[in-house]
Amino acid sequence: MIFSKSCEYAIRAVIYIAHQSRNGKKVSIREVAQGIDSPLHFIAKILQYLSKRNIIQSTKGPNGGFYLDKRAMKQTLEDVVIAMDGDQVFEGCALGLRYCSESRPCPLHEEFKQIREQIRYSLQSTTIAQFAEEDAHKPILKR
Amino acid sequence: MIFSKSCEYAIRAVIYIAHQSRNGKKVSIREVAQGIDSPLHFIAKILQYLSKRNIIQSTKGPNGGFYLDKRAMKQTLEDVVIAMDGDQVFEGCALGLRYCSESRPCPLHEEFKQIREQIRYSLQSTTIAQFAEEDAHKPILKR
DNA sequence: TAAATAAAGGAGTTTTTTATCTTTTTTATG
DNA sequence: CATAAAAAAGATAAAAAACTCCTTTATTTA
Ligand code: FES
Ligand code: FES
Repeated sequence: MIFSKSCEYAIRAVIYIAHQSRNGKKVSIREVAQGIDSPLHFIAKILQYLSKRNIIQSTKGPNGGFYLDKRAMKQTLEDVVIAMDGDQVFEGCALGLRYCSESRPCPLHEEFKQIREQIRYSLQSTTIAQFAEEDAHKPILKR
Repeated sequence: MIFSKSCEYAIRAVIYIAHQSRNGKKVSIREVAQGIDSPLHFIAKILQYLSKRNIIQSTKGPNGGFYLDKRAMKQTLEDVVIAMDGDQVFEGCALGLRYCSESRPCPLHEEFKQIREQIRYSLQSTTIAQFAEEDAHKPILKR
């Protein structure tokens, strides 16, 4: 929940690609799909979209594939999430009211404002590069 | 996000019914739908389901409708959420891995464990009855 | 007991999300 | 320049979620 399936895959894919990217290695759709155990054609669409949104980079042809350039490495997961799911996670009302507002707060407003800020903080506080560095991430993504 | 649409409606409906229920008033599907601004037939199904799960009570026939008995009033929103969306909100991995586990934690595990606990706490800490009491809730549910 | 009221139940439809398949374009290299 | 590798693009398809409509059952009351 919290994130859409596409967004979950996207986060995992970005971390995976970033990890490979540290040594300048580009990865193909096939590798990503295997690496994070996601449907091949589905992740293809997601990567294509992330690439268009400039969250990740890609090159066609032999030796091509997906990678992250220096700038992309400095992004945070918040950027990925916003690209995939928009800002509803951070801005939307927990009870589905049209707007989350201070002036007409729903019964869960105060509590969930904090929760959403904490989600935002969690996603902001670490760069993609940092996730890529961790060695711990390997056994996690591949299952 | 966080909750399904059905769950959002359910929470709003339960609070609405509880509020009316304080003075022993039973409410019809129609009233609930208007009160919380939700699709009539959709909320009908939801109320039917909540009733079967004994989250709310109902009686058929003239002067019938939905209400909350004393026991139901003492429940928390956690009960409503679990009835509607299951425990994925509280238990599921943020990145969609099959299990959220300490032994194979995903890169977001530590942060999101806390977030999910905070969500659980928020939903547990107030009884339905308390939400019903607040006068502030009225302008919130009806839009 | 007939009529009216209100929820329960059953059977759809529509929309959105998730997933698959095929063709086209780009690029490197022999 | 031909071939192969790889992503981009386009077109469906399947599944799930959201939403609707119609019929049945239970209950009250005139
Ligand atoms: S109004 Fe519902 S969370 Fe702010
Ligand atoms: S393993 Fe992902 S949140 Fe625990």
